[in-house]
Amino acid sequence: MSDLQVVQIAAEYPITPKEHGVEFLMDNRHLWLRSSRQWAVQRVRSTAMRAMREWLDTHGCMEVSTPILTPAAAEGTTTLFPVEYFEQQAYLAQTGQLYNEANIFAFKGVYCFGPTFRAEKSKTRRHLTEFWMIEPEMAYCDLDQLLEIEEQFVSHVVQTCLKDRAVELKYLGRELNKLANIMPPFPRIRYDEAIERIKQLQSETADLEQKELLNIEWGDDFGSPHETALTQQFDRPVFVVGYPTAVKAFYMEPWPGRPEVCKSADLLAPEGYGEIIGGSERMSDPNLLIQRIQEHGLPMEPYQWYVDLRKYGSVPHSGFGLGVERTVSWICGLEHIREVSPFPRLINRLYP
RNA sequence: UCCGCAGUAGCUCAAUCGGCAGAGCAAUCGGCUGUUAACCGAUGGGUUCUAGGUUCGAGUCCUAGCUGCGGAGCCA
Repeated sequence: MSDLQVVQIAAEYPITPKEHGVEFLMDNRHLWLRSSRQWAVQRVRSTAMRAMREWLDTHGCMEVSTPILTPAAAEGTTTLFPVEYFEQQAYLAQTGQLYNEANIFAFKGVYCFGPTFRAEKSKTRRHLTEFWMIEPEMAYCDLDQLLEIEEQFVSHVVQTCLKDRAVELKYLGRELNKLANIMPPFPRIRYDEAIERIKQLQSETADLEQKELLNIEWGDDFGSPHETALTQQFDRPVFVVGYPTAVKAFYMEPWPGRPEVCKSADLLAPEGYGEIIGGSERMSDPNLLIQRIQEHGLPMEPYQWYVDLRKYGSVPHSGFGLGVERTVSWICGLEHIREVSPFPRLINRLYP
């Protein structure tokens, strides 16, 4: 050091080297962000986001922005934030997927990357009401090809963080060897098989509470305890393929010869971090699409343009959405997703 | 919405069976000091989340509510 100049005499700093409670730290998020842990997490987040764009930009996808103010929901209307839009009702977007399905017919491979909003009253370590999602969508891509893209994409993101942010990850106490494992291929198990595995685990456990939590029948969607139990069997993310049509969104292609199952795949992160990707091959038949929209009790008018996509020249296509905060939370080995967002929005948290 | 836990000084917490509400850190003042979460002494600091109730007496027990935390459901 050769020179010292006082820029400002700071007031008493609220955050001391002592332990603090969650509520206090969150109230002081604007200052908490300066501390080493938070600094490290944001650096990893930034690198992860860069790596996501990097991989897609060099693998046939271009970034296209999709709207945040939208007239209708993609997946039901219960979890949307309504906003006044002059004389109309609008909603904050919870996905850009439907718009990306329009984009691929102009650009072949696209992705959107931005905040999404879900008014779910979830109070868990895996949920935010505002989170960032990257959603690639590819023409001439079936489910098998989609899974290959996903495993390469996720591996690239993890390996880039490991290479460029080793100092930060070490500071966070992350076990780097667990991240080094994250390379393709990822195991693929069918939904039917996953149910069998969970039932097996349920019969093996002596813990009565756990036994109760693992209760499941074919046709049920997985809860968090199921995902955690299932992923503990693997050292890398695992694909669960072919969910029941009834528990998934309306736009997924039926499984050939098995209409009760759809060509969907979720990617579950290891170590209990849960679902980081939801993806599927999209439905191609316009008549079946109309039928599904009606079955889901959705109004027809807002989806007219979406049905049009199948009428005026369509090809097999697939896409997925990856939750940035969940992924970074897993990479950093954090206990709670709220530290991944610089200014997290939670069910009871809108400040600062 | 449901289940569980918690709410005491600016922060983190203690208070035995229901019996005078305390400590550390921070602050203020003084001292000491090549420190790096410094040290020594002194001082100030409280609607014990709110509203009721039980009791001679409630931080402590009961009822309702509020807020937060953890989890479930829902989802990325």
